[in-house]
Amino acid sequence: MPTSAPPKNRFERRRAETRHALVRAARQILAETGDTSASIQTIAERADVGFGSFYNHFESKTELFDAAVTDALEEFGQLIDERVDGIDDPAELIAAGFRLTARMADSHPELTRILRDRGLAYIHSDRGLAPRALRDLEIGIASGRFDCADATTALSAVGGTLMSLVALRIARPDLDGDEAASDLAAMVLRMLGVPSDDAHEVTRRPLPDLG
Amino acid sequence: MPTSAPPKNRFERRRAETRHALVRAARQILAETGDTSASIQTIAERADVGFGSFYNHFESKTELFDAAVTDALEEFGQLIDERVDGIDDPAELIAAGFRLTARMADSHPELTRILRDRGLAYIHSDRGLAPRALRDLEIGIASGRFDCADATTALSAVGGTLMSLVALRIARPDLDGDEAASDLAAMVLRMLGVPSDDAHEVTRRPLPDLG
DNA sequence: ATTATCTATAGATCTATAGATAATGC
DNA sequence: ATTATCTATAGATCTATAGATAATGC
Repeated sequence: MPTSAPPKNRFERRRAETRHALVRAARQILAETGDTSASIQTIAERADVGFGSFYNHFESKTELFDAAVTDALEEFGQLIDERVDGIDDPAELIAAGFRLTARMADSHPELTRILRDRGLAYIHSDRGLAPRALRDLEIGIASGRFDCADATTALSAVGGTLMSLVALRIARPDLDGDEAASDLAAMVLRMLGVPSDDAHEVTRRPLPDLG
Repeated sequence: MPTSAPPKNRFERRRAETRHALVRAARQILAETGDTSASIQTIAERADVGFGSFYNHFESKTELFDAAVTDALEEFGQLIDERVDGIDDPAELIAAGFRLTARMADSHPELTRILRDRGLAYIHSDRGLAPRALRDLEIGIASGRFDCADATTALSAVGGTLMSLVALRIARPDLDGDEAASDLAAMVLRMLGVPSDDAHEVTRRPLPDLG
């Protein structure tokens, strides 16, 4: 499936813009307050969109916030995905994911807060980063790079640790983020059965920048 | 500090009961809906408490829900704590925590959902299970049972993996919970530097029941 | 001519409080 | 006599819609 075909004419583009303005406002509110109690009126104002327009795009506030979370996690997935494109080693892929996610706390604070608050529920989702991580884990297990029984369980462990890294970056911005990310990534690799020395080396390899 | 002195007279007891009924209702709502949008009226009805009474105990809905989350996590901490009382080995303590938490999905489903939705934000809290886990990690690192640099980072990893176990139990009740818990616990121990064989053995030791 | 957006508003719902009622302490 | 609870309600806020306005397609 293509990532939603680009709108043809001005009508469709304007419509898409209005919708996206609402989603963006909802994302901001999620990042700032962590909850969904803002009124539709407030959201529309924040989006600089007429109040009634809301109902042209969403039937309820829940629907809007669902779209906002999906949108944010999709963007997260793409951001990471673009940067790890050339990497083949499953262990290095996991490590790069951790290290890039930690840097996002600085470069994309809004996204980071949404990830912390809502990410756990999407660990086994078929969208975002989860399916790719699962595939990397399966490849690594099959090739013997990783040593663990079940890819689903491994995905839980890897995803949960990633979430905790995100939480740590937000709760303790004073700590060295790069170091914490590499440390955690090395621990995760050891958890997956990669020898300590190897894990340490993989998590210190040079890394592409993140916007 | 004592765990809030038991109320002396009937007045104080009745007051505490009303407050607790509100907290219990808030916990139920958190577990069922995952959000805090229910009206105060609805909450009071659920608690079988007069609407106006709410304001005798809480200034706002936020305050009530904060109390509800704290109450739930405190109960979680105590439940686990009671069961692991005799255990000395830090590795076995961590493993028992994981295995008991997984069983809570069946025995305490409400608590489990709150833990999944709100637990991550409390990973480094000074209440609940976090401070005890941190202490166990420090002891294990000092004694050489664990091999990792920083206890704070380790707490992140352990806590995040525990959260993911909770999420897994809720998302996939069809999987064998005991097995998933032992597997994940073994992976976490390996992450902390415990040799694979050792980790496997520790996570299969007999376990006390959970209510 | 068609379609999305915007403004205005009716009706529902929610919060916070005031005052009456019930329960207990001393 | 004191204190918490309960009922009733005023005022604020929110949702959903109807109808007017503005922008584009063909």
